[in-house]
Amino acid sequence: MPIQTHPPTAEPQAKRARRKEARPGELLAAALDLFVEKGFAATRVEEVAQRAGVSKGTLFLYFPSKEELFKAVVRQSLSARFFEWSAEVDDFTGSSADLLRHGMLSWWERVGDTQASGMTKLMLTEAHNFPEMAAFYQTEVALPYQGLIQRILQRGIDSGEFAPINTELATYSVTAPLIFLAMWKHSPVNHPCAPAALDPQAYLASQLHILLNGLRPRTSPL
Amino acid sequence: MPIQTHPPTAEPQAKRARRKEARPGELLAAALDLFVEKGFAATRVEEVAQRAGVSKGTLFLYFPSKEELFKAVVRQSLSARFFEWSAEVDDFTGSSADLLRHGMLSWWERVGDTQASGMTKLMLTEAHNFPEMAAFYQTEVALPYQGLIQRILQRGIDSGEFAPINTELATYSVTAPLIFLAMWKHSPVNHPCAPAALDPQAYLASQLHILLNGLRPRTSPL
Amino acid sequence: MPIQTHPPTAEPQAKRARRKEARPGELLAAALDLFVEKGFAATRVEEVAQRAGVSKGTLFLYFPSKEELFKAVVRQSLSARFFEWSAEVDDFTGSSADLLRHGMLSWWERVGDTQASGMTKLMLTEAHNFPEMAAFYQTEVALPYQGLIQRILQRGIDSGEFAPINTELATYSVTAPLIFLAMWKHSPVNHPCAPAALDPQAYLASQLHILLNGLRPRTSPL
Amino acid sequence: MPIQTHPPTAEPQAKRARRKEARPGELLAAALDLFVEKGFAATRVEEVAQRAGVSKGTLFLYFPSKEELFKAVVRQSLSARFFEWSAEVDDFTGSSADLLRHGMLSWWERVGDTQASGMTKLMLTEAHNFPEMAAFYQTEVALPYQGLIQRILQRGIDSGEFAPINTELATYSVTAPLIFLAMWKHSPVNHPCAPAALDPQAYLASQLHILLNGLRPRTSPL
DNA sequence: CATGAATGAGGCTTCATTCAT
DNA sequence: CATGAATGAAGCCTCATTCAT
Repeated sequence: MPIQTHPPTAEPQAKRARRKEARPGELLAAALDLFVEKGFAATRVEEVAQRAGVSKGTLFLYFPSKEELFKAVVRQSLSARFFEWSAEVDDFTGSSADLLRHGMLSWWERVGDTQASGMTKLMLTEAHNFPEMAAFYQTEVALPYQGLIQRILQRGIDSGEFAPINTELATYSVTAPLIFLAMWKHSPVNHPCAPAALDPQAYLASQLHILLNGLRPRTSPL
Repeated sequence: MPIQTHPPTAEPQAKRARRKEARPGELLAAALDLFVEKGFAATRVEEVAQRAGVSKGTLFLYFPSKEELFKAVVRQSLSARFFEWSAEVDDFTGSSADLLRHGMLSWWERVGDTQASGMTKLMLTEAHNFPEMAAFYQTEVALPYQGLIQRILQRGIDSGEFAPINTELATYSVTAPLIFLAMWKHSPVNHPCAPAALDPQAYLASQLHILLNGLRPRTSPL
Repeated sequence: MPIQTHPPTAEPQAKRARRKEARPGELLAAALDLFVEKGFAATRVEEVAQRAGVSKGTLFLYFPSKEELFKAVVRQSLSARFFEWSAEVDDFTGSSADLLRHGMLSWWERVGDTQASGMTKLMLTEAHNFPEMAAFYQTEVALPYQGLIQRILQRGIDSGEFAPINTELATYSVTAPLIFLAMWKHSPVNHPCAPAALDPQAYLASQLHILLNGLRPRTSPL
Repeated sequence: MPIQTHPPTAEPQAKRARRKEARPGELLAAALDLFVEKGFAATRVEEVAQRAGVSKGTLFLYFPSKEELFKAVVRQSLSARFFEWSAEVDDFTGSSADLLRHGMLSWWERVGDTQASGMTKLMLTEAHNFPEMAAFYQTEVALPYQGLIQRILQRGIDSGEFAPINTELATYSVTAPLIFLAMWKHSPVNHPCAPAALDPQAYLASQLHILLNGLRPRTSPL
């Protein structure tokens, strides 16, 4: 039995229903674009609604306030990815160095090179004006990711691949280049008019090189 | 007999006059703090005035608009340093590698590790919402500094210390770590509550190492 | 059976929509009254809104700024009449003297003896403080009307009714009494408390008499 | 004995003294110019002070408020002339028609063709925003002048030169052209860029002609 | 559910007036 | 007396949020 058995006659009703279900997603997509482009404060809710093809009032049916809309965008674009990653880490069978490399490179592909990384940048630049938002980000995004990275590092330490460093501190060495790339990608320095600046992949590779070098256990007594 | 163990005898008469001279500086300091803390849009001029200990109206006696106040802060905290640096570059007698190292490390001391670097961060995050401000920053800050770095690189190329690379592109390799530190220092990630994160000096040193390595002329065919 | 003895059945549903259509007109009416009464600078937008029965913010939904509101008032109260007049001039079949008389007298009825003439007065008294507004008035009101008067005068010259005078200069002889009446009507001199002053119709008639006398072609050499 | 016997040696002291005496006059002159040029509301007291060569604070030593400054300007530029005129009327020996002609023409010379007429215009355009100012003008300027004109008219009626009209009403026929000229002179219509518009002397002459014609006693029964 | 008209708190800026020097 | 730095009330305008339809 084919999917969509109903002829187009019933469609108007179905279409509306589908639209209704799609609304939050369309609003989130529009909001993501605009927040990244203009920042939280400079983005007007009416613009978001317009870009999503609905009226201002409708937006407030789905999100009780601009701030909640922002949180929802963070949740969708950053938190949601977390589970995917977590599973991949658990299932990974190669070396921990490869796992770390894979993690960082795929972060670039799935988040960094995406609108989503704009939200990372935004949290670093506007969050302190909205304390509740900052706390939310810490709980929903920063800490889970940090935990994930710690798990990777611990895996390497346990297997003897990495030196027995303080994993909490070391997470910053992992996230620093990622955060920097997020900032870089979404800063005016990186605009088309500027001369081709930084190759993110190459940058990541070099940072990885340094990082893995630093994580290597020192076999010599010194 | 020490000079000025007591305030000058003319003080009662000059109090107001001295205030007037001090005002712009006090306002600029207050504005710098608040802009860095909350961003341009989220900072209210009345707050700046209050923190400087004057009323809203007084601020406008010294700066014709919020935007001009911002520009003045940029000028004081970033442009002003430029001439100092430029002279140092001219007078430097050591190797170009040392000059580059000195430049980057002293940037950290004089700007990076200071409120001033908050303005660098701000320009990268809010500038596009205020086109005139972006243009101003480009002219008054970005381009002069880029030129200075190019001069250093060219100096190394001319002396055979550095490979004959494209100096315009290479400036980005120099500024990237600096910009990253500016961002890092002024992001919530780096708050007191967060576990001690990144040692800027060490980070800079490692970036410098990579950078200088990359700049070294390849003498062997391979 | 009379049309529309009762409001349309759709009324309950259309109430808001009808408001929306009515708003610009209500705001324009309120603005006209207040601008005429107090001048442009002394009229506060909130007052206009209040008199129109809406809040401050609502006014800005319909007019993007106080200045645009003013222009819209000028357009409605002065420019709009122009086309009416222009058509009447084209269709007039009587003598040019009658046409001129008709034009001036009907100006009094339709503009001069109306709030609209207050805008004429305002332009003569406040325009120079608002250069853009002055230019707008010149383009949208003064020049079209001047052109219309020139057409009337030329018509009379072509038919031999009027002497072949410089029509551009002569327009001032036509507009001067009208402007005077506009000023008169809207000056405190003319307030109810002042003893009944000037009969505008009589004034216009006497000015017309002089004017037509001056326009008559001199047939005798002397 | 010559006036100003004191040699220049005493001047520094005298100069300051003289300056002090001259201050109000200089401020009034500056205020007159600016009020006429820009209107009451649009004139800033600081500008007035600057043009008079003193500081803002000094102005308030001589005039307790902007409004009082305005009144003082009205008093000096309009009321002051009244006594001169009054005496001339009393001393005049010619015909009443000549007296009226003389009065109107010399008004043009001494007031109309002067900055002072700008104040007349101003009262007609801004007074109602400042009720106290309007009342002041009525008492100090309008009524005295009206009385003077009535005396002239009565003189003509008494001598049989003029018909026994209602002198109160007739004053308006006298003042109307004068007020119109005051408005005309200080309106943008009359700016250099506009084509040479109205010859005030000729306008006055023609209005006088009409006026005197209207005042002539009708000798024929009808 | 969806709409979009309406609201009003809040931000920037001006300027008459005060007052310490 | 004179100064001019400082004040703060008041005006224009924006925009998140509400609510009648």
